[in-house]
Amino acid sequence: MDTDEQKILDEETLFMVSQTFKALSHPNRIRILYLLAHGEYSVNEIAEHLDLKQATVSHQLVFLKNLRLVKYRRAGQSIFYSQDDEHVMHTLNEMIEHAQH
Amino acid sequence: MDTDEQKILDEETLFMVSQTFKALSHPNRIRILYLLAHGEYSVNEIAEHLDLKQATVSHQLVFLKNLRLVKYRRAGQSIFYSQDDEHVMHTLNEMIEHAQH
DNA sequence: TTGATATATTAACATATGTTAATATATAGT
DNA sequence: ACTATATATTAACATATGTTAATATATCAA
Repeated sequence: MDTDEQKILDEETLFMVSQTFKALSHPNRIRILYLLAHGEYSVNEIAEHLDLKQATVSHQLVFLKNLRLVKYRRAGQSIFYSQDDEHVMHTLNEMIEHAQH
Repeated sequence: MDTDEQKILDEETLFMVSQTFKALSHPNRIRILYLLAHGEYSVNEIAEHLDLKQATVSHQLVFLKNLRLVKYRRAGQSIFYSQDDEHVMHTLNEMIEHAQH
């Protein structure tokens, strides 16, 4: 959209946008991200807080990691995850607000 | 989030938010919405513009209609669709911008 | 090095999703 | 009423997605 009004989206943009929204399109991923919005949590802590299996959380974190929506750091045996995309977190929070009104 | 900070989302909110993002999570729905952001189009026009089958467009429009993201009006044999959720369209446009930078 | 704990990976499975052809329904013109 | 055109619906199918148990890998403590 630099010079003239574009109505056709290129494949790359389309893919990135759809993937990002896909990350936000499942209750468990939303819950994980919403939790991480409030701080850093290990995989087990996430699983406990949200009452999910360890493997389920781990799989969803792979998804979120690939899109760079979360980052992590190892501390001993644990790995602590936290959010890593301000814009997407903002988008999520806005949609939550919107849904609640 | 009225009185104190909530970290747990209720099921209803979770469902509405995830469904809304799901609407935005597939390339063809994104293309349909992005087209409708620029005006009113009949089902056949949408199919032609985006090179999709009539049935494909019709099915995706059901999805978008159920979430009230689009509205429609009949004019003779044709039915013209247009956007019906400013907030969601704004969210989509912002994510497109974000993806392109 | 062995045992305990945390996380990731693999494979299997059930369910959800997206597309399509075929058909039904609705509207308009004659 | 008949024909043509536009849209919706149905059923079938292929593919994608999400969860789980089992297992592998990594780290730590003794």
